[in-house]
Amino acid sequence: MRVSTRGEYGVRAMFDLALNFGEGPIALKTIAERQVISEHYLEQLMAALRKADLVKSRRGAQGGYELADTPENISIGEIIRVLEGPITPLDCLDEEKTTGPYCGQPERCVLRNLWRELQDSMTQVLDSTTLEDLRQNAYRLEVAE
Amino acid sequence: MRVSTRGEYGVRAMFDLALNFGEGPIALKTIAERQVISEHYLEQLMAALRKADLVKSRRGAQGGYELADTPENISIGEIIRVLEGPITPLDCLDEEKTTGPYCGQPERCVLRNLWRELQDSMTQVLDSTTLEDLRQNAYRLEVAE
DNA sequence: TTCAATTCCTACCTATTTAGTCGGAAATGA
DNA sequence: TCATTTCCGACTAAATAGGTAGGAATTGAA
Repeated sequence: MRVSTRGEYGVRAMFDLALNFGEGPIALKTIAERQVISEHYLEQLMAALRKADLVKSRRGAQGGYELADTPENISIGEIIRVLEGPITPLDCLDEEKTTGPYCGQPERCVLRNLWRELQDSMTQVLDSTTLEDLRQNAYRLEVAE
Repeated sequence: MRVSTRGEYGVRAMFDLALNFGEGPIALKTIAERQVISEHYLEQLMAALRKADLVKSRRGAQGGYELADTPENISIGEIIRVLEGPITPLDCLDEEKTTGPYCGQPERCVLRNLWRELQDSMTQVLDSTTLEDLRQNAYRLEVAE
C-alpha cells in the first residue's frame, strides 16, 4: 500500500515546478538539489512526465523544465499514474468488465467491491487535489508561521 | 499503490472462515482448495494471523483454523496490517510526531498533509469494513441472483 | 496403540521490482 | 566555440514478492 520513490519524488519535483511556475525553465540540477533527489534518477522521472505531456523541456544552456499547463490543471493523480501506473489496489480491477455477465461467484464480487471501494477513496483524494491546491496550502503555512 | 498477494489471499482466507464461522476448525487444505491458493504459502499467512490472534488453530486430525473472534469484530484493516504492515502511503507518516516543533519547511508539510489525507481515506474504508459486512453482502448477492 | 490427518517450524529459492549509476550524444544560448 | 543542459540506452545492486521443500509435533479415531 505504498507509493514508491518514483511517485514521491515526482510529486515533489512537480510541486517545485508549480512554486516556480511562470519563471521560465528550471534546470533539473536545481530541482534535484532543492528536493535532495539524485539528479540522474530524477532525469528518468522527468522523461516520463515529459512524454506524458505534464512538463515541457528546453535543452541547452538556460534550459530546463516547466509545467506544461497551469498548476490548477494538473492533479496529483495524473502525476502518480504516469510514474506508478494505474491507481488500483488490485490489477484485476482495471481489466474487469463491470457490464459483464454475472460471474456466479458472489464471494468474489464481494471482495471486488471492497477493493473497488478502496480504489475509489484513493482516486478521490488524488484526482481532486491539484498542484495549485498544494501551492496555496504552502502559502498559507508560510504566512501563518 | 497495490495490495500484495499476502493481503489479498489473507483477506480471502479470512472471509472463507467467516462464511464458515461456528462450524468448528476448517483445515488449511480446504481453504486453499476453495480459494485456489498454494497450501504452503497460505500456511505462512495463517501463521502470521495466528500470532496476531486473529485466528486460532487446532492441530492433528480434524484440526484446522477458525476465527478467534466473531466476524463483526474483525476488520479488513486488521488483517491487512498483520500481513502487509502499517497502512500508509509513505513510511515517514508512521514515525512522525505531529506534536513536534514546526519543521520550517512548509513545502514538506504540505506534501505530508497530502499523503496523510490519502492514508486517512484508505484506513477509513479498511477499518470500517468487517468480515461480517462482507458476509452479509455475499448473502445479499446470493439471494438477489 | 497405532496411524492418518493436520498444524508448526526452519530453511531455501527464483523472478521481479526498486532505486539507482554510468557514459556519452545532441542541442542551445552567450 | 564552448559551457550548459537535456536526452538516451545500458547496466547494476539490493530488496521484495511469491513461493517450495522437508520434516517434527500433535491429535482424534479405529
